[in-house]
Amino acid sequence: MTRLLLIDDEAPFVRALGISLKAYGYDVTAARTGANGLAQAAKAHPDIIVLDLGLPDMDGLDVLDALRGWTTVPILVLSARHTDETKVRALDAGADDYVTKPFSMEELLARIRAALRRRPERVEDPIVETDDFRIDLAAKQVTRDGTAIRLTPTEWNVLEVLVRNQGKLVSQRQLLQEVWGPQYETETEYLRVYLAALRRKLEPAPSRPRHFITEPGMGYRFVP
Amino acid sequence: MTRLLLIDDEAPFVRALGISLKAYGYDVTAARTGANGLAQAAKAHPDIIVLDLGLPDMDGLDVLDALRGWTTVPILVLSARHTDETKVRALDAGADDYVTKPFSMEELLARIRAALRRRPERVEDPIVETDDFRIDLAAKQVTRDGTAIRLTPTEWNVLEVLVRNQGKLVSQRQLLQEVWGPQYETETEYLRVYLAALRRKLEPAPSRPRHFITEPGMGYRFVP
DNA sequence: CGGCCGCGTGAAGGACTCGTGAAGATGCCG
DNA sequence: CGGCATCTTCACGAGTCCTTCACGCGGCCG
Repeated sequence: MTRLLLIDDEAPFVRALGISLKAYGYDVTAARTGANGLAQAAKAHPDIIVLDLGLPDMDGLDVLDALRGWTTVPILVLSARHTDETKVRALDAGADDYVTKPFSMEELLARIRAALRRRPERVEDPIVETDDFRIDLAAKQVTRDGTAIRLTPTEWNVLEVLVRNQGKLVSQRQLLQEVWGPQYETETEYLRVYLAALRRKLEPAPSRPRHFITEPGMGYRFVP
Repeated sequence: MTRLLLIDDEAPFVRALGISLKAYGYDVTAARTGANGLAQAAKAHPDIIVLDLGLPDMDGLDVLDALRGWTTVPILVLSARHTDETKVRALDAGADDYVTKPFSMEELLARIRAALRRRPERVEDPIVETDDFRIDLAAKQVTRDGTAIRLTPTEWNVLEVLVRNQGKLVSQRQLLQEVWGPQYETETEYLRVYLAALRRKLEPAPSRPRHFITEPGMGYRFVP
C-alpha cells in the first residue's frame, strides 16, 4: 500500500482529504505541525508527502529544506499563497509539484498519481543468496541451512539497506539516516552494536566477516 | 546543454518562450503541429517536452499518448483549458505537469527545472579503468587483478578528486582544499604522503608512476 | 659548481575508530 | 504488575589512520 504523509494544520481539510485518499487506497498519516511532520517522515518513510506551506510552527519552505536534506521522496506542496515568487522558491527548493488552493480533489489525486508514477521502479531481485545464507527481501526472512533465523526489526532494517546496496559502500551517515532517521546521523555506536549482531547471527566466523565488511572510517559493505 | 522541444502553434507565444528559454541555456526546438512534434521528438530525443494541448492538426492528448508509447521523457503540458477533467486526463495519460494559461514565465521555468531535476540520475559511467586497476566511484572500491584494494578514507578522497578530473591537472591548492578543507591550503606535505600511499597501493612500479603524475610546482594529474 | 627547494619515502607517536560483552532503559504482552 | 524481547548506553582492549618528522634524491638557479 502506498504510504502518504499529509502535513497540514487545518483540521477539516485534513479530515476531508484523508477520507478521500484512504478511499483511493492510500495509507494516510497526518501531521499538524512542521516539527511533527519531519519526525513522522523520518520514522515512517512515506512514499509521498503532501505539504501545506501554511503551518503554525515553522515556515513551510524550511520544512521542505529539512526534508530535502536527506530524502528524495516526492513532495507535493499545497498553498493558499499563489505569488510566483513562492511557487518558484518552493519548486527550486525541491518540491515536485505545487498546487494552489482552492483545487479540486480530482486534480490533486491526479497530481499525486503523476508524482508516484515517476518513482523509479524497484525491480530488484528480492532474493539474495550467499554461500552461507539466503535473504528474501519480500518475505523479510533470512534462512541458513534451511532454518529461519530470527532478526529483530532494527537488525532487519540495517540488513535491508546493506543488501539493497550490495557491493556498494554504504556510509555510516546513510545507514544511520535510513534506519534511525536524520537526527541520528552521528550515533555510530548503534552501527557497531547492530553490525556485531548481524555478524553473530549470519557470518560463519563472526570475528572474520566475509559478507559484512567494515571499511574503517567510511562505512560498511555487503558482499554476497 | 539541455534540449527542449516546444510543441505549440501560436507563433508569438513560441517566439517569446523560445527567447526566454534560450536565455536560460536551453537548446530549444519548436514544432507547430502535433505530427511535426512527434517527428521531432523521435529524431532529436529531447531532454524535456513542453506540449500545448491546443494544436491545429491533432488533439493534444493524442500527441501525449503517442509520445508515451515509446518514451519516458518529462512532458510538461500547457493549456488554456482548465477543466479538471482535461487536467486529470492529461496527467493520467503520462504528463509530468500541467500548467494553465496564463502563467508567468518564472513559474514555467521553475516547473521545467523541477521536472528536469527528477530525471533519473545520470547513469554516467562511474567506473574508470586503467591497464593496472579499476576504480568504481559509486561503490567506492578499487580492484586490481580482481581483488579489492583497501584504501583509507583520506586516500580515497584524494583519489576521487584526481579521478573526477582525469587527464586534467589538479593544483595542490585545489586538492588540499577539496580533501582537507580551506584552512589546509598550504600543507603540501600531506599530498606527498598520500600520493606516495596511492602509488604504493596502485602503481605497478611506484617509483615510476604511470597514472599519478607529479607536475612539479603545480600539482598532480591522473591519467588512465 | 654548490646551495636550495620541492618531492618521495619510511617510520613513529598519538588520536581516533571498531568490536565486544554486558548492564541499564524502554516498551509490549499477558 | 511482572516477564520478555528489544533498544540504548557504557567501558575497554585492539587495531587503524592521521599527522609529523627526518632523510635522501634530483633539478634549478645563481
